[in-house]
Amino acid sequence: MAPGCAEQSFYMIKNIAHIVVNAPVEGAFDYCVPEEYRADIALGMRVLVSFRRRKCVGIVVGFAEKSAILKLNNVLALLDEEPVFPPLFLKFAEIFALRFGCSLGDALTLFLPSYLRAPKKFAGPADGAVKEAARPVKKGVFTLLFDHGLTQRWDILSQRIQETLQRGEGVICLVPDGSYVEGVSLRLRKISGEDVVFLSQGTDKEEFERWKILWSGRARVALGFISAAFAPVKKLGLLVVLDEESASYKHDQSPFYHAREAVFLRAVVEGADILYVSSAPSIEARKLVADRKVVLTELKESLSPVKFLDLTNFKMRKGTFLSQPLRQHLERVVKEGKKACLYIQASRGTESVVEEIRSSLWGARVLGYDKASSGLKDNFDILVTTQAVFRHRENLRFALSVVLDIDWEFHKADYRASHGAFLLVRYLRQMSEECVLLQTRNMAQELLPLMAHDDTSGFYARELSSRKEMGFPPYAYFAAVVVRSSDPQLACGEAKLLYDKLSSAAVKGVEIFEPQQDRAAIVRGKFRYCVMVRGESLKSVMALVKDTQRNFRRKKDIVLTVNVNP
DNA sequence: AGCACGCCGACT
DNA sequence: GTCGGCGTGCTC
Repeated sequence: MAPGCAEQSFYMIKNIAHIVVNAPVEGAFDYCVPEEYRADIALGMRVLVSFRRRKCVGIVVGFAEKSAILKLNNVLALLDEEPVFPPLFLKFAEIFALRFGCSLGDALTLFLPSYLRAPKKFAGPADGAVKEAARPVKKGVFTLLFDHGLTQRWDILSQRIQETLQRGEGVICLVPDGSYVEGVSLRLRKISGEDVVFLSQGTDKEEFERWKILWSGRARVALGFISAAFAPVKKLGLLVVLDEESASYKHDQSPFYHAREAVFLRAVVEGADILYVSSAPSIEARKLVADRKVVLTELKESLSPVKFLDLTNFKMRKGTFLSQPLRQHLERVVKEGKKACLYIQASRGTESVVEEIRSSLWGARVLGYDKASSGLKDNFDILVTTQAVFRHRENLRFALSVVLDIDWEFHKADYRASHGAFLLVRYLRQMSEECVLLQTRNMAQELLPLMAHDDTSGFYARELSSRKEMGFPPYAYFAAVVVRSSDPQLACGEAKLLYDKLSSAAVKGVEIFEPQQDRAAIVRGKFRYCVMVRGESLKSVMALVKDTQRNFRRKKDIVLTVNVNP
């Protein structure tokens, strides 16, 4: 039943194959293996089968001599000359599916490059392919590398990567987004002296060609985004997750996995090491440290100081934001021919802020830079910017950075708001040579001094206990069920209906929250209402949500989307 | 997931 | 009678 050892399958009687397909159904289906295929069919191989009268790709996960099912379909064709999945990947898929509440077939399909999800033939090893010998699975070393500046991480990374390659093992490096690719790719190339395969790019065919290079063992250093957690690197020795705290590591569709966890599961199965690298580790990663699943290595380095601009007693003219002390700071920096960064929340928009500074500081070159901006040149004195500035975190430096409204960061209706503020301040400190100024009207905010005094352990201890107390992740699981429609009344009504359904189906340990407008209440003319489900175990949350989703019939102008751990 | 099946109320 | 919306269950 369960995927067995590779050598076992040679002696197995392969009359019947247990096959999983890309459908949200538990369990494998039995198919009859025609005589002509019995010598070649193997575990982890893709085959063509007929499933509910349609031809689709199936993956062989076991064999049997006979089946309890009377009427069996035949395996229609073998799609791979050699199994796409090594035995360890089958094991990985099993625990992945269990952890993220998807079927084994869904997991295995997810692991494939999109080209091979269609019933395309796969020739198997090209010339020069390396045959992977079975090797004992050791216990990997899992490390959270918590660096303060950005300068030392590559020393450690370089050493660990070289050690891994010298042992004859492969490396996968995950990065959050495209802004990392060029720099990291160059560094990996230099460190390894080998070809680096960047997976997440190009057409399905191109992606498949690069995937094949790793699969066949012709290269052993892989680079990619979240899905690189499934890169077919042979003899995997090390998984690197750069800036582990990034939200991009969360998959926003089913299966709702997180790269941090996917990597963890894979490393356990394959006996690989992990290096989570971060300057502002997620609370989840710190919990892994607290639970002794991951070892913390802290690279202390002095960061530029944090100062506060207390606006408590300032009254600003309506519609303006530039306080007198802030004006003076900016003026000084410009006069000295240095650069300043003014961080604003993206929702405010850079334009009006740029205008006000321009009219207030004569002759200063003020530039707006946000998500939509492309290319950043050096031609400014003051950069008015948002999250988008962190695309340049490694290269761009300011004398002074200012957070226009740090209070706003804390007041966001999101349990991760404090971590977001912490991260923001740390990133800006890395980019600023003299200091980071935080404007606040709330000096009583307890987390501010922790940030200023570099009490990172204090911050994490506080956050962990507060999340535990409030029943927030990683101590509980959330699912957001979002109803969207172009008619606000309809969306609201359906959300109420959904709430009633969820409530009536709720079990012990699961809590349903009254429908509310989604945080993004209107997107592209669609009104969104959200029902939150909270549970002590992921399993209970998933079960309830899946059930409801199935029972929620499609209506016109109503779209239901689910996000687990949003 | 997608689709067939079957149940029940509405209506030419 | 039969049309159609909707819950249920199955797919080897």
